[in-house]
Amino acid sequence: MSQIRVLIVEDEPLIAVDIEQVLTDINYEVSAIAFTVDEALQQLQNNTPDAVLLDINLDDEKDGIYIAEIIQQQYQIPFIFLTSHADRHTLDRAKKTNPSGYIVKPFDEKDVLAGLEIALYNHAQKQVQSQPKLSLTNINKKLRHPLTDREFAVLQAIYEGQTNQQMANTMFVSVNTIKTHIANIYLKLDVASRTSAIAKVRSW
Amino acid sequence: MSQIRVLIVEDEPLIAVDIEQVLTDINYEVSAIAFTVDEALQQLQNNTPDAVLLDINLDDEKDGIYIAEIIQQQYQIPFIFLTSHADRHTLDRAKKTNPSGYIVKPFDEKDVLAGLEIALYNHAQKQVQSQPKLSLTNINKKLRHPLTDREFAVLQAIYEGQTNQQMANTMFVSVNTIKTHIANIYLKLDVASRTSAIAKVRSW
DNA sequence: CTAAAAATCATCCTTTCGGGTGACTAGAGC
DNA sequence: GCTCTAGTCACCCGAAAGGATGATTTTTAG
Repeated sequence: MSQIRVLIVEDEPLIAVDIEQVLTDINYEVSAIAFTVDEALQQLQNNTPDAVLLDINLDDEKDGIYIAEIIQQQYQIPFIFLTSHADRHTLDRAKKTNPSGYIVKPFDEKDVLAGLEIALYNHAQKQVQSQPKLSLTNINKKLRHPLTDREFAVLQAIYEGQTNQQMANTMFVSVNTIKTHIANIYLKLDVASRTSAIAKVRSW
Repeated sequence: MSQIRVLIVEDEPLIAVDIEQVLTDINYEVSAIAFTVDEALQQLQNNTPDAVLLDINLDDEKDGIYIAEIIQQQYQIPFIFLTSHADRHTLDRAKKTNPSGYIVKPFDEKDVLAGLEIALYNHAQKQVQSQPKLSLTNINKKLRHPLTDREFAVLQAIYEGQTNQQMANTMFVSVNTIKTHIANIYLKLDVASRTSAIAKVRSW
């Protein structure tokens, strides 16, 4: 696995270099150091990192939380706030951006390592969970009368929005066959329409 | 809003009391202090808190990560690790439990406050996101011709599996009206059936 | 006030779905 | 061999959904 590329956003050069040292020590790659909001945005766009360490208090009219909002909306990468003070108001603004973590200065190597590792791991978990694919075994766990393989295939097609005729074509069977399968699916799922079948499996 | 109840799991009484002091200072309620794994499990069951602060290194054959696994599996509450050392192996085990955070000792009030606030907020977000509700603004961001309020309500009803007649009843309008709305929705979403409309909004 | 947008309802017609019923075949298991 | 299951297909019928078109009323925005 290649190194994880981290963008550091920090307007104080001494601290930035210090963090960079910490990151390289623990085998991360620093994709760039941004001293200003504009530099940060540019790096995000042209040299997108895997994670971002964000100082909140930048010497700028826009602060790190502004960058966080951009990251949250436009990039799906985890970010961690680094800040020297955690007053209520700032914290309230910060948490609305759903940061992966919040490290209060002074921090040491262990804080950064732990925060980054957990942020990346949780983020990876979220990715795999995000599109909950239909699974025969998962569905059948909930059913008294389990779906057969063929019925499950038909259910998936319904889930994807296909009509009976489309399914018949792609599965090389007659529409009548599809209808039979659907009738059986409805019996087993205890529903009476495609849409309620979809709603039911979605709710599980 | 009532106070947030936090369970502290920490085998060192002095530290535990210290943390308790910190939490009460920042207006949290300490539901209990557990010094052992068994006490922690019992508290979780009989006096379930809103969040847990977990020391990893307990003087026991089972450690805090064991408790974390239980929390992850059986309780849907956020938890934060508190630990004095963050060696790779421990961290690898810890992150598999999807903790909300990881605070390395020595920590002060701000670390705990920030960690808890963010853990609780992210956790709350997760809850509402877990059933990805339809949102008019989110949908309209993707559409050239935005849905109106009424159309959105109809789309939601379709999403929930309702028939046109059911919608007409619950919305106190004629089925014809529902059909008109649906026709417009299909135009705007560029689909031709309920199921493909559902598939489309789900994919976003 | 007035024009535009949104919401309401209708009619006609076609297509798709869903329910009911019956039947044939290929395999798996006994 | 026989039976059970899964998978296949057919026909009929009524209900629901979808397409096209036009019209009226309410609300909203300028």
